[in-house]
Amino acid sequence: MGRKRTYDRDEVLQRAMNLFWQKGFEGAHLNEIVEITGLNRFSLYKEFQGKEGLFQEALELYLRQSDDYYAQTLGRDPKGLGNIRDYFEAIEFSSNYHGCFMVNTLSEKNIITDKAFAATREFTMKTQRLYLSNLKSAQLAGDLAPAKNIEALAGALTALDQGLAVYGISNPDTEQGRAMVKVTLDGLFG
Amino acid sequence: MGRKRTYDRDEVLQRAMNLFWQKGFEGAHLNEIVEITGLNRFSLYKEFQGKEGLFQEALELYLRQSDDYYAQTLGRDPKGLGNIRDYFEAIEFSSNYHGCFMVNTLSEKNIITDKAFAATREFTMKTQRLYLSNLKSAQLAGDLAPAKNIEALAGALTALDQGLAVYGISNPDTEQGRAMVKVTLDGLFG
DNA sequence: CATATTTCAGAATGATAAGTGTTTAAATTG
DNA sequence: CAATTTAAACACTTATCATTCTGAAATATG
Repeated sequence: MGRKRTYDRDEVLQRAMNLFWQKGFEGAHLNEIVEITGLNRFSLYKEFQGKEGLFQEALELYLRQSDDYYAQTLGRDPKGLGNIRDYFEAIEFSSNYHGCFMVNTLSEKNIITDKAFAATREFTMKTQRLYLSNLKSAQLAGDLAPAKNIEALAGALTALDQGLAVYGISNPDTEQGRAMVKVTLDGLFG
Repeated sequence: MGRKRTYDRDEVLQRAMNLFWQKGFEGAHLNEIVEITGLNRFSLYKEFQGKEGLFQEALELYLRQSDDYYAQTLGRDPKGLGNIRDYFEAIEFSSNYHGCFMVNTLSEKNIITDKAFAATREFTMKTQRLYLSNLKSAQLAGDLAPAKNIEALAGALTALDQGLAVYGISNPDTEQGRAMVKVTLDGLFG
């Protein structure tokens, strides 16, 4: 009963996510959100309880999608260095690249809610564990020296990933990025 | 002639810089800027032509100070790997660490002026050249294999630096950071 | 078809933002 | 000390923000 909704919740979240990604939490104004999502204000508050709620769900959507993306390479069996190489070699920048939504959100640490910040922390730790499990397998398989500190390596890979996301904003040169990845991974794994 | 100003321009910029650093351009509101700098609105507009002008100068101050800081280690003679190790080993995080102002500004790419964005680009390139000159000397001195792609290495070091700045926000563990730095530099230089 | 229910569209609201003006205070100079 | 200049203090304006409300439109149900 009642009038049918004309919006698709997932579509709205996807569009909101892209806007927050580009503009940040403070920078994305409700007027623009309404315009881009096509969602009217009434429904926005009914569905997401306001801007903060919408941001939280948009961030969570981004993290879910990133999760899937990471799993495509780093989650493959058999685990090992090949997965890590595949992940980093797939990174591409475009001229309008504006970073990683999660990393951008970290920069707004003092603006966003504790809940949103916690979500970014958890996600970072999760990806770091993914690197670690691949490194562990590599060490068992004899592809990585047993003396290597794989916890530190996993952290270094996480920092590399986040560093590339930032570096790419001011220098979106995919070829340069590839060369940086190659020299780093060769070093870390050699 | 005329009344003496009660504010110190440098002090005002320093305080404004810290606020923009914590809150970003959008997140730092003029009320708070006025409160924290002690500068009244009238003088703020007379001196800096508004929020954007103040942000630009605050960013430039940060970049100048960072320049000096980088030069303390990476600018020392003789140039070489030791300088690079010294720079990265000095990195420390604290519990209220909120990243690098320049990196945070990159996340606001679509919010800030072109001029501010250009300043971050130039600064990143400048530090990258600093790494490069140290790597070049190391290669000449025989401390680094001649086959190493030092342009890529310099990029990798820049990404490591920026990556640590982001990583440290969600995980401000200095010991973990040190281990990450060690494993990365050992790899890159070995 | 009538009624209840839900959504839509956008105006209204209240808070707060950035930016401006006006008055008062302090300092310089002749 | 009078005239002039500069800055401080803060009220004011205008714009824009997030949020709420209202009435019309659409749909389900009896």
